[in-house]
Amino acid sequence: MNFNESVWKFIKKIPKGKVATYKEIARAIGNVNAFRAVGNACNKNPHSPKALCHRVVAADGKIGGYAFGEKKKILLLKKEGVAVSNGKIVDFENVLYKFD
DNA sequence: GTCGTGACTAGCC
DNA sequence: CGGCTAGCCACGA
Repeated sequence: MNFNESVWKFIKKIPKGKVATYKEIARAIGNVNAFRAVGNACNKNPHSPKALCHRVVAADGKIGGYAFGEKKKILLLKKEGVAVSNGKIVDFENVLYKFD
């Protein structure tokens, strides 16, 4: 199994209305220091509609970025039930999903 | 096989 | 408190 496949798999495990941080995902995989590779994998993900990359945010609750545009990501999150304000998650810890 | 880049994070000034 | 630098991993050329 490739690293980026694991990333997508964990992302798919994120329930609707919840979000996860790159760091948590990287930690779940086993390489907490690979958070950079996590985002990188999603960016180049060939599973655009399958990989729910928009549910992944930065450790500070910031959007960070999105292949289709941060604004689009925010919109999607809002539709999922995640409140976002000024490019940041409102109840970040409240909607934060942990793989623990 | 080596260099450069990227949707990051934590620490330092 | 805010901005900048260094370090980390994986992938593409």
